[in-house]
Amino acid sequence: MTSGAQKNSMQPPLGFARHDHAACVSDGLAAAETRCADSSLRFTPVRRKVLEILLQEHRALGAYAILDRLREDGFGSQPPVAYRALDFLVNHGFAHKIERLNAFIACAHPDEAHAPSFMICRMCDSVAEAQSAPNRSALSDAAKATGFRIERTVVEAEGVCPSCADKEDP
Amino acid sequence: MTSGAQKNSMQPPLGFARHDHAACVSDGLAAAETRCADSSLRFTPVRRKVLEILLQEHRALGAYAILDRLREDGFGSQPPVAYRALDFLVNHGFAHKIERLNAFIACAHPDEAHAPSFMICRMCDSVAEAQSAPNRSALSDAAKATGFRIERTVVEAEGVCPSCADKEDP
DNA sequence: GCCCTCCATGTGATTGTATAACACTTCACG
DNA sequence: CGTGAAGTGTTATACAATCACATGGAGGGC
Repeated sequence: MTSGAQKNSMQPPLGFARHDHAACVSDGLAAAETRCADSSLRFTPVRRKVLEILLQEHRALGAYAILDRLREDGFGSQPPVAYRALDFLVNHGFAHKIERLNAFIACAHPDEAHAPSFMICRMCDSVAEAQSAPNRSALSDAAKATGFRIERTVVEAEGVCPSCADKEDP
Repeated sequence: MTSGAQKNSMQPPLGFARHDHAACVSDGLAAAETRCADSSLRFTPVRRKVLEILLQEHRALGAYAILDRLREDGFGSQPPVAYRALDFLVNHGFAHKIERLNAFIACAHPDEAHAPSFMICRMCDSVAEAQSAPNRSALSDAAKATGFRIERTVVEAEGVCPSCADKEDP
């Protein structure tokens, strides 16, 4: 695999809804730039480039797909280069890791603090991010009961996105 | 890594609470046996052995740790052998995959149909399974709004289990 | 300004996770 | 029986993640 294409290379690479995509990239980069300046974080070229790639693609990308793009743009092409940039972006909330896919996606709400949850289409691998309400759920009750201290919760729903549902059932 | 040990080889390999462990194994195997017979599924030696391993260990095991055990018992020792058995067990609800750890664990409630959620200790990697209430959450609202059809939801909470919390804060 | 330290990047090597592809066997069933 | 579907075994390879070490630049203390 030389390009970042996965099984969904022919699919619309969007969230689920159409939107003005060009703005995503510039807005996302601008937001990151601003917040890094405010928090004295270093928004270096590699980090910027990786975020740009994620914003452009607008779906979950594996680390090696990202790495291919970095190579094309003259950055280092060894895994740690990508992983370090991704660690930075994830730790500071500019991107998220999709555990189900072992892949990464740009955050859709770069500013607001949030505990995201995701909807992943099993047909085209597109991903949409939803704000996850603070969970007063069976889980937090169980945690309280057993004495487990929850620090972070991953919520990933797998299913079929609207556009793939149309295709399979015409 | 030749044994199945991960970084938690010295930890109590239990859920979080003490319990009569011997019963887990036999009960789990019996339940699987029964349900496979009822549903005309083939509970073959490899599948049985993998479930037995998971029940014995009673914590999340990586596919290659399982593979090591299979080899010791004279089964095929190539990755697909383990992955196929695990696919079977996961698809039919006898085991679950912990996405956060890329590992597998025997189901704690082999009979009841359920949408499980997990609590994962980041210090000792022990895992407890909780029954997750049918989610009337922000997520299902978002799904309804965008037309996404949810088929399965992964919920994994990361944090610190009671016994590790004791250790870090004496 | 100069040095020093910290942080980030680049690189090679290695380990862990997962699947593709193909050959062979076994089982259910007509 | 004979046939087809499902299961198993094996080779090879792709993808994910980390370790260890070398280099280089940005900033802070002096």
